[in-house]
Amino acid sequence: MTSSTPAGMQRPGGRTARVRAAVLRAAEDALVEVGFAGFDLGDVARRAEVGRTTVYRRWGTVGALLADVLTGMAEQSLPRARTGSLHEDLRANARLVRRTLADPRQGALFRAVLVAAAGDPAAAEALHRFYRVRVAEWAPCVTEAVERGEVPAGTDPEEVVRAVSAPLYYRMLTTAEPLDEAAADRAAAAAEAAARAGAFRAG
Amino acid sequence: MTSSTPAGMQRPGGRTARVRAAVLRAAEDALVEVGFAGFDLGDVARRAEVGRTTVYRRWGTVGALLADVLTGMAEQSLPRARTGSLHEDLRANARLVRRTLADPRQGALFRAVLVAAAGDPAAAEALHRFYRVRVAEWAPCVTEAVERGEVPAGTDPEEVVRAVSAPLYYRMLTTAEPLDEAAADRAAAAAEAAARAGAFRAG
DNA sequence: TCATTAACGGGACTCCTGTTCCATTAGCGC
DNA sequence: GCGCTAATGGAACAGGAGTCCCGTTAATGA
Repeated sequence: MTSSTPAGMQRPGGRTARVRAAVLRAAEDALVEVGFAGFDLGDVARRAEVGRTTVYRRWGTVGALLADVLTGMAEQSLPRARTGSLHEDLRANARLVRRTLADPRQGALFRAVLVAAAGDPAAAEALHRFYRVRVAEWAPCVTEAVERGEVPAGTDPEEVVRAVSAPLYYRMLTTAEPLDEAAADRAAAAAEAAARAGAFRAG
Repeated sequence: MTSSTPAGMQRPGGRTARVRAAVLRAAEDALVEVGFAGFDLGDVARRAEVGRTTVYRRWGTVGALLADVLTGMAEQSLPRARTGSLHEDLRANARLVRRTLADPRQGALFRAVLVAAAGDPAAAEALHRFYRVRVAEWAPCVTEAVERGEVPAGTDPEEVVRAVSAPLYYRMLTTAEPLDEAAADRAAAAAEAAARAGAFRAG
């Protein structure tokens, strides 16, 4: 499941690992350059200087390959903020999400995987796992805010974290407006206000 | 631009209109049944009992055809709620959005167009126009709430409306959890709380 | 009603994606 | 090292998506 140890391989060392790494890197490059629409496994094989047959045999579908790319991205998860204030923590989270989506490379990857997940169960599963991990990583910011009394008891921490990201994704998908830092700060402020008002209490 | 009067056609009557309607209906059916991944213009032509050549000549790309389908959907826009209370209005909006996304037919269409918009400029433009119209339709709910004093002056009405939809779309895309009515009500309540706290004042 | 021609439809053709077969290369255990 | 065989890579093959050409149909206006 990790980048260096392909699952299901009986000889995961040397050449196999090299091929795998080259293909995953080539897949990222291809996504950024041609986007999801023009994404082609044959093209990826060419970029990776690997046989087409190998790519089709190991991954088979676009969705499976993107799921693997996403799994690799999940491993380099950035640690959450620990500023001691809910306001600062949520803003840090919003800005991190914004920076990721606005980054030409990472943004293209996320959009591509979102698209792939709509049609491929493997990609969808990888995507859902990715967000479960990311949300769980930041949830303690809210838990600690509850303990500090900043937010009502019973507040669902993960729901608050999701509320920070949601407006940014919605804006990216449904409008042509750029994702600037002001939008990130607004998203964080709105989630914080709703949390303080008790809108995310379970029940 | 309307369904019955194709733009750019010099003979929009009779046969042309019939062909157009059949193709758009077939496109919706195909999307619901095979999804965006398996969407093929030849298949649409077969379903519509129309020549492949016609479909390729009139629309050319998947994105262009989906943009046309979406334009048709935008025309049958439902009127906004007018309950006299921000709470009820936002909840009505959230429930409408939820019902639309959870509906097998409309939900599949929306996901497909979101996907198409990621790779096709024409589809993206149609999608953005669609959401501009939808948001503008519901914005008066917030404007009136400002006039009633429910929400601070200077609140951006469209931002509040978007804040209602955002968590629902985010949930649909990034988790496997079903979009139930409780989720809709939570989304409405969170947006309302943030609005009352002044989180959406222009700045 | 009739002439004009916009729009449609069938079929052949091309290119590209994905599969299969088999020879070659190189991990891995001994 | 050496042998075994997992894994790779090239080449030939099949199927399908999109294009082009041209004959047919029917909307439009007089």
